Amino acid sequence: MTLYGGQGDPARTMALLWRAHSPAGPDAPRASRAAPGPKQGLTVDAILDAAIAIADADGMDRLSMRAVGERLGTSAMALYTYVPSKRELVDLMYDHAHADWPQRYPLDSGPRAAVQAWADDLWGRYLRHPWLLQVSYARPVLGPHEQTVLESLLGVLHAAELPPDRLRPAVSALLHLVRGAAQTATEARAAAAATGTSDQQWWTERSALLSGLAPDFAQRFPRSTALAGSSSTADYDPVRQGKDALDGGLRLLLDGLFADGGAAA
Amino acid sequence: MTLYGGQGDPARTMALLWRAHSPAGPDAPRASRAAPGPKQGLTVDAILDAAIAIADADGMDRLSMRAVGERLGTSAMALYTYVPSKRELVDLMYDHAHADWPQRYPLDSGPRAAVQAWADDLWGRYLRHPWLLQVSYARPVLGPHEQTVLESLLGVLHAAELPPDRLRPAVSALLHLVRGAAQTATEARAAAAATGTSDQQWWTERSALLSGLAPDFAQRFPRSTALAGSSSTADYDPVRQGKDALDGGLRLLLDGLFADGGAAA
DNA sequence: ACCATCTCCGTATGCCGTAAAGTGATCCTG
DNA sequence: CAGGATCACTTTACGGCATACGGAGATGGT
Repeated sequence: MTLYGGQGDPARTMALLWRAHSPAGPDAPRASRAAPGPKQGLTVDAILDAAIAIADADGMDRLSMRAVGERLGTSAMALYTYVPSKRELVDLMYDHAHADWPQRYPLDSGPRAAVQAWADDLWGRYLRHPWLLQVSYARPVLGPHEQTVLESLLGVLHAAELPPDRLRPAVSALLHLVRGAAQTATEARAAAAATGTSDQQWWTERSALLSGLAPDFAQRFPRSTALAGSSSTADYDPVRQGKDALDGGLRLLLDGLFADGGAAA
Repeated sequence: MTLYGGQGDPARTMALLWRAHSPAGPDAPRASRAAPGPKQGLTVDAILDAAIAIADADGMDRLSMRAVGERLGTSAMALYTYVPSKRELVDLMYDHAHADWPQRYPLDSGPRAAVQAWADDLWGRYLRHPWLLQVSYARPVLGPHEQTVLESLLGVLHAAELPPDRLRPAVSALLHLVRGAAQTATEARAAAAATGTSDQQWWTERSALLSGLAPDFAQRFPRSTALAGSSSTADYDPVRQGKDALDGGLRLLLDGLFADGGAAA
């Protein structure tokens, strides 16, 4: 199930998002006191790194406050001084994982190539951090790094001089295409790793069961049968398959985007 | 976080999927015995209906075996006679929610209109059953109803005489577009309902915070700022916005799909 | 030296999925 | 019709989760 972001105290989260990596002053005029009590032994960044390492390695299901605390040599409750709740932690992780995103994409080879490069980068990031796809996309986190992802795409599309009414649909379609393809690929990969059966094994086993239970499958679903049969047996690697699907879809979409006329129905 | 399907005993799940609603004989030649012990008081269908009602009303997070049992007047453990585990239950729910899908779409108004109708149907279904989007799409459930969704789309695309190398990317792009748009819309809707603040309120509050924390936002992210400013204040309804994004993306994709040449980069 | 204030931790509560074992109804066999 | 096998269902329990709460001890300002 998807984790919905942006639930906790928005001011706190936003402050963490925008201050964490900025070279701004220590704390704004919060209080003139100089803070008694013991020094903090951790940093938000250390917590984020630990949490991301866990999510990368073991998946979002295994990401628990206990696990993060354990990895840092303390308890789960110790984290709550730094982060208001697990939800906020995930929001921060999300933005943190989009750090070091390029500010702009070179347009020397034309807008198509630039969009493709942007999509490749995003695809790569999702493959490296599959848990990103389990963070809800509605009500975006609105952190600086995530914003850069959008801004860099908009820079490319702006340079391509898109008609303004195509800008919004293009952005959301591109995002959905990349996210969807990456989601399918990473989930298939994860399933293969978790169950120990490759995608190919899984499919053959499934088809065997199917032909037993629904012998009329080929008659009821002729097109699906044809489509399944047309796949070369070699490319059962879900990642490769996903990338192919993404590139193919991107091609179609870009054809439509940069077609001069924009044929009406 | 997303629920991964297809984990339990595949044979059992597939049997449940394909036999449940078929008029086939009672049980195949399992045993000539006539089964001692008490009669079963429930049916898989009743369980599915109850589970779907819960997921529709309260979301996937609130779907628990205890909740389903309670709704049916029994305990959580009583369900395990009918369904091997919660995972299988979700798989069955998924297929069940795609029942009554049209076998084919009329092509009288051309393939574009047919694809649009298919997408509209899927969009509507996702809005009615938002939890569908939280069931993993890799390693699909392979139930009869889900299969019909694919088959009906393939029927349309086949009639449109697509070049075969465009078929696969088109299918996956269409699916990802609809799923992505619906996911954004339903999540925004759910967030609004859960927090009590409308999308509009949320955005204005967020922007206020942002301009406080990052006064240079407009300089750092000029294109994003322009894009945000270009939205008419009226259409802050996330569902409407999502549908617009879907229709716009669909238009671009279909332009690319049915463009004769298929411009290369 | 005092004490307000802060970090950190131990414990507890109420969820979850489901394993295990018990309870009683139902049918087939004598 | 008695006895036992077999099944649906219940009770209880376990380990794991996020996090509320309150205590312990360190720290710095006065």
